[in-house]
Amino acid sequence: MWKIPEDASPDFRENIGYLKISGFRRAGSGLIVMSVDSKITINDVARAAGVSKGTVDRVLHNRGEVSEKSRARVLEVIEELGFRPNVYASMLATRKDYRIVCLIPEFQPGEFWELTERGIAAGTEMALKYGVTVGTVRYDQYDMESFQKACAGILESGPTGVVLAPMFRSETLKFVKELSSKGIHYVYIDSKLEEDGYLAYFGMPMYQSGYLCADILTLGAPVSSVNVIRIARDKKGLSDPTLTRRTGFVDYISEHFPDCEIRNVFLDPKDRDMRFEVLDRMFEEMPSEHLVMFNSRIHLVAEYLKERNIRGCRVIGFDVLEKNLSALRDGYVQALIAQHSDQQATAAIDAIIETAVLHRPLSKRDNFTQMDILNRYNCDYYL
Amino acid sequence: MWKIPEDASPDFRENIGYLKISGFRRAGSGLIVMSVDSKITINDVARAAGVSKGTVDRVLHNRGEVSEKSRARVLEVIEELGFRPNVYASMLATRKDYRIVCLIPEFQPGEFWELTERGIAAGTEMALKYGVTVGTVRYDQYDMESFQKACAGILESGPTGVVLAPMFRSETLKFVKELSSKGIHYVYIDSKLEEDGYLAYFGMPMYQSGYLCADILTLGAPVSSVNVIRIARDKKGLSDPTLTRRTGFVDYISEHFPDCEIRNVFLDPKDRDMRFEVLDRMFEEMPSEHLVMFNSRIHLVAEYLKERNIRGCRVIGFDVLEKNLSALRDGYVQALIAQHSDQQATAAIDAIIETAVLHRPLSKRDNFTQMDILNRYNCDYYL
DNA sequence: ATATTTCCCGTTACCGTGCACGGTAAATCA
DNA sequence: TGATTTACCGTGCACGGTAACGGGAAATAT
Repeated sequence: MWKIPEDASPDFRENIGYLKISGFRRAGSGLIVMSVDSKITINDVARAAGVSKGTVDRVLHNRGEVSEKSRARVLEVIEELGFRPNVYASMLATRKDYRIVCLIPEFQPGEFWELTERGIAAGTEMALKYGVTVGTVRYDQYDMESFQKACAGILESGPTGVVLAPMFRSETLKFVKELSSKGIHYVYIDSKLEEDGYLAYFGMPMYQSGYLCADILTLGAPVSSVNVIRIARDKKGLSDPTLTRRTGFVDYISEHFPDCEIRNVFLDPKDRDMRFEVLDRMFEEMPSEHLVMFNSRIHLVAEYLKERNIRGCRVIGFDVLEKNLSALRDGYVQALIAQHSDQQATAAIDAIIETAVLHRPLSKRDNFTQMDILNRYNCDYYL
Repeated sequence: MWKIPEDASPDFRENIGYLKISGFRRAGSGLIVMSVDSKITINDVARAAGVSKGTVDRVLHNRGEVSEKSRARVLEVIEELGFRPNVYASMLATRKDYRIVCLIPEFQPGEFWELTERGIAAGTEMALKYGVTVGTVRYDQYDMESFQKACAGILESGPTGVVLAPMFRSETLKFVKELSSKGIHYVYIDSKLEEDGYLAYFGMPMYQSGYLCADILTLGAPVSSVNVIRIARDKKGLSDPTLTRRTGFVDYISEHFPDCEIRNVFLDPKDRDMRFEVLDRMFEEMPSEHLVMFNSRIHLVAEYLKERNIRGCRVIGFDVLEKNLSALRDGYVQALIAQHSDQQATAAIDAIIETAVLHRPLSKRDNFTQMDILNRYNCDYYL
């Protein structure tokens, strides 16, 4: 414990010398000085309450077997002395093992989920400090069976908590219901389902992101047409997380520029030649200087523009992929709207730790992360 | 420690049953499963190395009094078993008291430093988990003597580390030199001085923020004139942290629009009538539709515009103050460029803890935080 | 009346490290 | 050769909580 230095000046002594209580105190001239940490232990509480530390511990953890009188007295003393349990000692003594598992889709390097995984890595590091291990389970987002298998495996291992991004709607609902019944906390990231058992949610406000996107695309000035580039979806059962975003976008346009024409163009992410053909046709039959995509694949458009050497379009996309950043730097994309998927994942892990390990109340359940606007001048400082 | 459930399926057993080493392992079908945390202790190491835990401890902390042979063997075993010291036990056992002090200017509610203080609060919370106490010392940023007094007090209390935002250049240099000589780590936030003793720096890239600002102000299209609103400074000795930002701004303009005229207008932050008079004259004598301020006080301009009911100007400012946000929502300011001053402060505290308490190497010394672009559509989700 | 249960509570053995302390063998000195 | 220093190293307690264990007193059952 810190003591007042022997050679402390009288002024210094006067300022902080007599402090006993943990915390800080405002001294003269706006100075705030640090006080001595009082380090109240469970033994101090026990002594002051006239009981043993075993009893104090029982009160602390509501383990019962304490008379109402003792309980009240202990609580009173705790409040009075400002006792805060030492997290280290607690973690050391408790032999529990906490495990958190993150359930996200498989991905190729450079794809959207890579950033999420970075956040998971950071969260893992952080969790380690609390003696909590974190693991990741991946599934093929185009193969429901792999998802089911992953879920089954998680349920079997019985973790402390689960972080997940819902892809298969009904399957996820089934999964989280089982989690709930087992008392396992789960946190949504990226998007969430409309049920009520989740511990927390961290994601972008989707509707507003579409609204914002429209503003950035049009720069707030009237435009006559906008081409919305979309991904052709063959599979059913997949929820489309960008739907709400599209709604926000369309709402902005129709509110601000009712005469603006919105066209949809569908691309195949796997067939480059087809994409080029479709975009060629688009520029011929319904050209527009305003292009937008609501998922993370705007780089597909940029690739085309670069190849065809088309400049002068205003192109807006979402999410920070390396390819998108390149397109931004090259000037084929004017702006990206980004979310910190990494921070979302980290925050999700943290939320589970706070709740299940540290038993602290969560301040918010639905956490909408900020929407970052990136252009060529600030994108290099992102992250 | 976690054990394999009795009723685990054969599949599950096969996947993770035999794992001994802490970490994770990739199984078939892209699944990554969690392994058992092996919990190697210092005693395990000691036993395997054929020494006592005292010796292992001496090796771990380079406390000497260990033969080279034993040392090598212990190191070898540590590597082999993948021993990681238990932070909890360590923190519990060590009686050291760590204290971090943050040195920032006094401020009124709603001013720039409020956000920094929020970050300090978050850092304090985090530090508490490590048994580290954090205090704040404030000074009057217009009174050098108060700064000197604050510095003296800090030096006297001999903290583990110091977080500071340099305001008085030469005084700060003197201060950090003393800190260095005492072996006290210090971290710059917001801006830094051109010396080399600091542990880390967290701040915005000032030049680039000016550059970015110019792009947002002009929307990349030619403008004929820009009015730069500045604060009249009477005091000497104060470093002007926005100087570099202004340089970036001017560079952008002269690179992109050499014909654009840049005018400077000086306001008195304390005299509202005078401000209105100056701005009235400005709009009369050298009107421009492009207004910009490089400090956090764009709300002073917005106040005027609102009062005079002037719309149609493009107004860009910096930093997220409540008043600035209001101006943004009201439409008198089109965009704010923001930095997460709070995260900077938190990161600074974290850097000191990582270094001085946990003895972990810092990944980066100069950390440029991202520049956030805020407009009326995304500002409500900031933070 | 004794036997048994219930309710409360104190005792105690850890958890994994840090570090002071004391001890032993080899090296140096007298 | 014996005494002392030096270089190494092991032992044991402390750190603040946790939770199993066991025991005493009161309440209830037999």
